[in-house]
Amino acid sequence: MNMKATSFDIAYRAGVSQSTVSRALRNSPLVNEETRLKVQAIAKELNYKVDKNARNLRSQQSNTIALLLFEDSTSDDSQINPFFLSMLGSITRACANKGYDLLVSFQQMDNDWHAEFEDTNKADGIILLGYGDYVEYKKKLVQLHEQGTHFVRWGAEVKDMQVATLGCDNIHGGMQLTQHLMHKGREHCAFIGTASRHAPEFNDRYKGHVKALKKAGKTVDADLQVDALYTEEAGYLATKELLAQGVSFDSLFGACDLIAIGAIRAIKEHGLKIPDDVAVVGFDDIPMANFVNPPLTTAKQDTMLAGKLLVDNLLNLIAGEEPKTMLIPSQLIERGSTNI
Amino acid sequence: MNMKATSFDIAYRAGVSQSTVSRALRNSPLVNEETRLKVQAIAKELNYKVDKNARNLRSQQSNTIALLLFEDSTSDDSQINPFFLSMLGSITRACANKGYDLLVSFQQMDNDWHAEFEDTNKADGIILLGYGDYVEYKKKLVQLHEQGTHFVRWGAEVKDMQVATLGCDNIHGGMQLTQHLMHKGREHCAFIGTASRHAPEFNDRYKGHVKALKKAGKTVDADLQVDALYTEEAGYLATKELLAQGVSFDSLFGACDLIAIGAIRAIKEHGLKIPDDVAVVGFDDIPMANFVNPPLTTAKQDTMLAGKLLVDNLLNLIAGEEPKTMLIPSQLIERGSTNI
DNA sequence: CTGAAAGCGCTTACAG
DNA sequence: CTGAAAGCGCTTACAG
Repeated sequence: MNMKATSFDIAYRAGVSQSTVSRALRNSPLVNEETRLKVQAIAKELNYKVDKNARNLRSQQSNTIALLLFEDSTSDDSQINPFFLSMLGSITRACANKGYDLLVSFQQMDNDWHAEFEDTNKADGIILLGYGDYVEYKKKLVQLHEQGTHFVRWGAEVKDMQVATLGCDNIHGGMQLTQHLMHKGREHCAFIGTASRHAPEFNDRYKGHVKALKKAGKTVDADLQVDALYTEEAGYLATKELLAQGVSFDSLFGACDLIAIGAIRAIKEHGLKIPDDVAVVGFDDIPMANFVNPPLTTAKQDTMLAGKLLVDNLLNLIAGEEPKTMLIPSQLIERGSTNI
Repeated sequence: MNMKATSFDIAYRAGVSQSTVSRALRNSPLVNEETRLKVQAIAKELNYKVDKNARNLRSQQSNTIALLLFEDSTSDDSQINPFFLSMLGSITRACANKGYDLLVSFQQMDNDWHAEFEDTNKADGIILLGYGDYVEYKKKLVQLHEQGTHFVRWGAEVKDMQVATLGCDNIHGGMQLTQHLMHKGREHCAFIGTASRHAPEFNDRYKGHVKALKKAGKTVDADLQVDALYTEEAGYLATKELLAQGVSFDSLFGACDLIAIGAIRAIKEHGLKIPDDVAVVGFDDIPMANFVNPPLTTAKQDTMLAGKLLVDNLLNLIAGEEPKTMLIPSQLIERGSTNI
């Protein structure tokens, strides 16, 4: 390998100034067509590539977005919720479409966030993704906000704060699922998922669930709600506990697919049939949902759209627009876990 | 927001030169302890962050690794093989542990790769991950190699080329799975997976399969091998075709879990029982494997280890060591799809 | 242990 | 349309 070519090398060969090279390569209208073509030809020949560090340093922007994917340290260390993985895929694509690079970083919720990408001029803005302790989380949001960092987040709305948030319409989605269960003639629906501060999304889904019950004139039975974090194991254990208590129910709402999948395992182990004895629904529509037995009825979140909107929103924010908050509707996907 | 602080601001307040600030912040032994502490305190107070563009431009390295995740355009546009997603997770973690940032980029195999991260000084090296057309792929490898790019790849070995490759011991894994099936008394094993140029990994697994058969003194029946790409749908269709042809088999080896899961669907639809009529094995141990019905026996690839080794290898390569090629053993995970 | 100075490779007013 | 020059914010020989 010989040395990397610089714009000066090109300038020398083209017999023009380095400034002109810079302009020609950026397709500036200020430069003569002929000159431009000559310069570009030489650049290609020398396999010249702009040094991004130099460009970014000079122009004070990076054309890069950072994605912070955070998790509770409660989750085991190798598995990321497939839903977020799917979001990651769509965000990567959306960035590529806009000509932005994506810096990905996993963070433990309880650590100091390594969120200096923007401070550090490595990124123009940040996308936040993940579940985790809400109180801890909010502290960090406030901090980011005070530093003037450009960021958008995925999730439930944060109260008392003006942050650009994109999320699924969890309340409506929860309502829809519970109505679906009632429509199938189910009377007693268990809800597995934390109402704690760890996943506000789950809480919204629960609200939707309650709303549907009330709307139908049913009473809400507190015994039927059991806390659980966002893992298959948590769903399994919570459901097992519920079954052990002898509470009776003919349907179960897992606050996310992973929980629902764990619930299915517990229900089957207990000797009950799905959907005959217990109909089950989840939330997210992760790839697995279609492959469990029986396939899981769920509320699909449109990750492709979500990724695109997150990126669009962030770029708008960077461009100086007001932070926008939006809800994306979920879509009911009926499968075997609720269809006799 | 007031202006971002620079090292000059700190120098001014600390009453030292900017050079000393730079040294102090990098914990250079050249600087007096007292001075260092003072400088660091002021830096913290001003919420100072090193400008990475300036640092990288000056020091000519980026402390960033780029991950190129490529796919055939044949696969549908939203789904990435969960196995690669899992690799992505472990690579991110491994990078973080080494203090490197990770730039992620999805690429269509047939496009010109946007692999200029290193040329462009945005990354010190590149990790390649994915399935795809081998011929196309090799062309690009040669190109990267000629450009002197530092990269390591995940996959089967590439012939006639000295590239740092890390992969699963697919031949041994394939052998192990087939031996497991024979051990369970299965006589006629179908193999679903392309022997074409699209996934050399699959070909190695097939080789292992054949090796096991030969070792046991069995004949290899060409009718029992059907090509399929690496999707659930492809596995489903290939198995359906095999069943339609009336070829008889009592076991089936899917070249990856996704294929095996598709095969399970086809077999069930055909009215056969798993594992009673047909025992099924896959490869990878993606999260789904444990949730299909029945749970899938498979060869687990250790993605945590793989991610760590890929990153370690790349950093060694960047540091000037020789490219190393290694195989990671897979581990047989027995589940219901082969256990009566 | 510290400082003055050069320079990484660009972009972009400024002047023509 | 083009060029000379300044400067983005650092790191690091060099000299003391």
